[in-house]
Amino acid sequence: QKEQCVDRFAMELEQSRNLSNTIVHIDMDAFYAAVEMRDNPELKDKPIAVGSMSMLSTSNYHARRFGVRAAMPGFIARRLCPQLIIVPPNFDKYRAVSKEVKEILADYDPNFMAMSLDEAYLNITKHLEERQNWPEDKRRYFIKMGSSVENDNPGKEVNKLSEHERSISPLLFEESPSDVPPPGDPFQVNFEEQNNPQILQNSVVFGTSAQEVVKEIRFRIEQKTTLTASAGIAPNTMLAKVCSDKNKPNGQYQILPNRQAVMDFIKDLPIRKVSGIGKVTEKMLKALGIITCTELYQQRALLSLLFSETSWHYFLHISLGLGSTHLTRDGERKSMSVERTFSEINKAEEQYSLCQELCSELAQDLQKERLKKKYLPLLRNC
DNA sequence: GCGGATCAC
DNA sequence: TATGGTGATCCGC
Repeated sequence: QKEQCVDRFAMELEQSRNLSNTIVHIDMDAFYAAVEMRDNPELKDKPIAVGSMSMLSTSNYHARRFGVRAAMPGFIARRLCPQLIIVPPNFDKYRAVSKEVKEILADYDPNFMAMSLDEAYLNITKHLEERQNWPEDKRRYFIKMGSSVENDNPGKEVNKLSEHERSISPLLFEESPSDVPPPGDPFQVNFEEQNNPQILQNSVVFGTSAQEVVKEIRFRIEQKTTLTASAGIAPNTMLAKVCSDKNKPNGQYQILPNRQAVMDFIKDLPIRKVSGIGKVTEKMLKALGIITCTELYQQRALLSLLFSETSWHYFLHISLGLGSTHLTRDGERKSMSVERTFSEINKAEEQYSLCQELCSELAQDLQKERLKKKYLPLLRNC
């Protein structure tokens, strides 16, 4: 009886499958580490991580080869990679760069949803519609060449991209097999000479497909910030997020908006890749012999008996490749907190005063929020 | 309604 | 020497 209930629900979900939206997940590559490397050439080809001896926020790809990962204590990372350079975080700078990226994203979806300084979801469905009858010039971008390392060769040719520029913008030359431009929608690079024959103005025209839109976004991000991003394109947020991981770093991947493409992608996908399935859930499901989405679907009846309704509904969504098709404006903050990890030995007396510290910090934060609410709207009118 | 657990970043 | 901090949600009590 329960089994029938589950299968009926699965059928209803299948009926309501919505493939009409194009959702994009943008993810900056090794964001904090990339910013630090950009601004300090000393770090360029060294393994680095951003954080402290107690906790790392992120590492560059060089360091990842040693097993150095985000959320790893710095002193452990140092054991894995003694040459590792640990850079203290500059959050103000990351916020500023993030703002630059967000200005670009807003052009494609003014309602985009930022998940953090380096990640965001976009619904580009509307943009795609409007873009279909855009003239080429509206999709043309001029290429700013890397101001390069001090040019020790003044006679260097200017009419082609140097190796340096290639490496700065591999996006322009990439040919990922999963990333075939649709016919009649070729990706073209134009090299145009201006009045001054010495100065060349190079431009790129992006097509009208979703892939081309996302290439354009990534191109503009790289031109503006000298940082690369990866992206996923899919009919819902759950899939888009998994996709953005597929060709990382500096790549993109699309699941085409048809049921078969979604199912093919989902088939062998380890459930742990899905946002919302963490370490604990992975372990519980593994104990039931469930690793992939296919297995998750096959065990739906069992799961409906072992888990809460919200949980098995969620599992069923995942196993069918379903997810949010619209981005909900994130509303007001619902809570505010302050916490700190204390060193191990603390006298009760000391702990008490630390708690008092935290309380007053929290009180200050709450006060700040209240001031923001009261006076910010007034400032906007000035 | 509260606190613990889980999760994401 | 040394394993973070913030916000959200779900669940059992």
